[in-house]
Amino acid sequence: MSAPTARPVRGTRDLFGEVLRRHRRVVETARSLALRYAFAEIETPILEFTDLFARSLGEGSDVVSKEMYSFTDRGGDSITLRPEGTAAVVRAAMAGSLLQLRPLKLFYHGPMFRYERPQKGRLRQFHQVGVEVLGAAEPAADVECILMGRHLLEELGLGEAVVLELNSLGNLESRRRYREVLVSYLRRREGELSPESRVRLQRNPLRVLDSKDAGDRRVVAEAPRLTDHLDEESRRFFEEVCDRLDSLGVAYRINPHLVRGLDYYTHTAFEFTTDRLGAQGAVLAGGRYDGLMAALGGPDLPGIGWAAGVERLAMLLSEAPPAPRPLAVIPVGEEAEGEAWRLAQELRRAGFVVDLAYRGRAGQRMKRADRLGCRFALSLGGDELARGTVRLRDLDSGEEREIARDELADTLLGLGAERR
RNA sequence: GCGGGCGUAGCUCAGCUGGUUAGAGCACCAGGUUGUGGUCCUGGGGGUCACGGGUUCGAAUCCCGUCGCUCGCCCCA
Repeated sequence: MSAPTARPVRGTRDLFGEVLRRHRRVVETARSLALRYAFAEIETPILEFTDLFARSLGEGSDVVSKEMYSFTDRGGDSITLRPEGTAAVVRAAMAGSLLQLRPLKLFYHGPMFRYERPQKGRLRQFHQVGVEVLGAAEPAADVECILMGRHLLEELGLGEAVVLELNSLGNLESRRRYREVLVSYLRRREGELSPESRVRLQRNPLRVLDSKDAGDRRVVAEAPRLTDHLDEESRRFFEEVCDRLDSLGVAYRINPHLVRGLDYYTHTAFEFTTDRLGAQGAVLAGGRYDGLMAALGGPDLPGIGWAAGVERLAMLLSEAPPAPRPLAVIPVGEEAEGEAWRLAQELRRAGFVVDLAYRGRAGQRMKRADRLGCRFALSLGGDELARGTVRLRDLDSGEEREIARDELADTLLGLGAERR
């Protein structure tokens, strides 16, 4: 158990059984929803050049400076296991001819990697589902993204478990101006800030706004407000997002301290949070990033999107999807073995879920069927072979009856036997 | 990177003011029942008590270190 080869890498885990089914439920629900919103699915490689993330997330960000799984490959390139999805999706859109049709609406899912201390709802290999809308400058795109996020959480039965927080960072110009005002204010009161926030002041001043430190909060409470520094365009943009959400009946709370630290984030920032996951409150979060594509050397096109943590959502599901309940085919005696296999194949071709044990007496196989959670057992021995029938046993009720082979499939369908 | 809690069977745990061969329940395997599961009965396999060191006549038990898990800080989904 403690031998290194018998245990998974810290912060990773094997997905199986109930945990995997919860995981699948989240991903499948998100995919099906994205398709309903006419988003196209994209899968990008897990490996990217390190430079992609250094440029998109910023050299000074925690993720880039200390959380990436980076290595030099045999050809001498610096490669990184992706820590998030947006940069890769934007890169892919730029690299292909995807951006001819705008706006481009994309859905993705997959594993992400960050070298952090594992915690409840936080793993080193974790999974995200996400969407990006590229090439749309209209507030309508922000609204559709938020609507989709809300819709996904509702489909997962989590509508009551989350609240939506919303803010606007304004356009690039407003944001830059506000940043200067904020920095000069914080500098004056630097002595009152926590050591962490003094570091933030250098690297990422906006992040001081959402510090949890009590002393920081006092300073922040009197800080100049971002909303007071939005220019006319930015204000109108935010108003339109809010108005449309209101008219669609989407509840939200404006949180002026909800920020994104990176330079290319603009306008809308939002987060769906829960109080049911301990320290990890954010389950689905995103925002507008009008400066990103240009920062990556592509055309200067706007973008907006969100990502959701699959593990976090999976943990919040009130119940796990049930495992399939197979049919057990049970030969009685050696002479029925061949016919049992033919029957099993016939049923599998018809779509039924069928288990056939490799060995054991009828009783042992019946026990296996029970342990596997089978709903029905189909047994056949010399008598049934002679009559062209099988014995159909309902393992929940214990009732057993004899059915003609040519009526079997219809009977099973009528009883609701599971098909895949 | 920093701090707290916890490591005894596959799982959940008892044993821990040091004292014969380390236990229970569940799970697993076999038999009772060689044409039928669940219940019941009988038997069985499973443990370097996380690892290393120390104290002691004697350590699962006390002390130290290491590793692992977990929760929080930071950061984020």
